[in-house]
Amino acid sequence: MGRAPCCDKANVKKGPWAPEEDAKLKAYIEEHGTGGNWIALPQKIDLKRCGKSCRLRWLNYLRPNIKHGGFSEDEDRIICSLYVSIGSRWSIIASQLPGRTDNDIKNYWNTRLKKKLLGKQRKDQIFCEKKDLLMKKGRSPSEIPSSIVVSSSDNINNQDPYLPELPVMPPMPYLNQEPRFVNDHTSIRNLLIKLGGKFSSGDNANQSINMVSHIPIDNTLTDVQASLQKDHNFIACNGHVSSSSSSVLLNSQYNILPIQEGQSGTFSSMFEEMCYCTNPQKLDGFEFLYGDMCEMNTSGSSSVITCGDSMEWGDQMNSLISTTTTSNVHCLSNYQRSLQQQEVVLQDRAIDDDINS
DNA sequence: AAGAATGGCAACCGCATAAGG
DNA sequence: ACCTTATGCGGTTGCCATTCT
Repeated sequence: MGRAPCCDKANVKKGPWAPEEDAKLKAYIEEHGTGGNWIALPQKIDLKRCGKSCRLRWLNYLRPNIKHGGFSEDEDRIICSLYVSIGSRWSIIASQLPGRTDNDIKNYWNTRLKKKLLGKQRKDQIFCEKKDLLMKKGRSPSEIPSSIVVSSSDNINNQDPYLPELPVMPPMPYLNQEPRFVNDHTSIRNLLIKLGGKFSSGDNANQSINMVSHIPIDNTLTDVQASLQKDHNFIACNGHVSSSSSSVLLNSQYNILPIQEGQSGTFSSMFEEMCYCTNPQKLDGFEFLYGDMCEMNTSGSSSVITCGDSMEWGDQMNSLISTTTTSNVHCLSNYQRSLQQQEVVLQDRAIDDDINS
């Protein structure tokens, strides 16, 4: 029964690849292709490597047009933007960056990009501490330099390089179409199952149906577009955003920002909307985005998120909404703080002097 | 100058899912 | 239908180079 073992584990070489091994593998694949069978490949070229290892070596290093290092600001922005939207789905992110591998992007993110953002976070925290200190010294908010209290709408045109650009593309064709799944519970069930949710009867199921009824699906979307559309429609399906045909803008291939019909779709309006309609919930992997200023009063929020082991589908959906939206909120918050930070630099010395006095 | 600490990257590991037998 | 392997993916590890003390 079953297939033959993939390789003799005891007889395969591990560790760094020698130039001869690279040459063998490259020459063979360039001439014959992989043949769709990585496991058989090393034997064909007399390589003492596991097929899995060959595949990795080819994909991450030997494949033509692979770029190593030297990430541009644009690439940074794309990576951050997508990470905020879809998390650590490196293969999807890599698919939007020609010549980059998921492994490369993952390494770049973990070793540099995250730290880059952490640096920003740290600077912001120092600034907040100074501000708090001033407040504790009896200064009223109105006495604090105006640049510290910056309206988000004042800074819409200043772009943080690590956050999504404002949408400039026209809406995608599918955005105004009517949802296809309204009143089709079988389709809804199948979709829910496809999306990986546990489907249950009762209130949760009804909730799911109500939510999914807002989700237009377009088969022509690329994987990443579908993924992003899915995520952001989930945001839009939050009860606070009640428009039945909420919109998502896909800027070129990657920048994504949810907007609603009848709204200008400005960064600030979206930000405020999200601030007041979500329940901030810290998200694994996003700790670096959190700061004191990001903590929001959510007493007015109607959604109470509980994430336990026995989450039902409705809970999972709520969690997903909360998670995705919150990550955007935190990111936007960080974005705003970054803008504030730029403006505050010139006032920094004055504040220091103030504190010292 | 030498040892320790840190950073960057390639490769491996383990899991989930698809698919062969 | 079930068992087992293949594949793809994200997380983690280990090595080497560089920087710091």
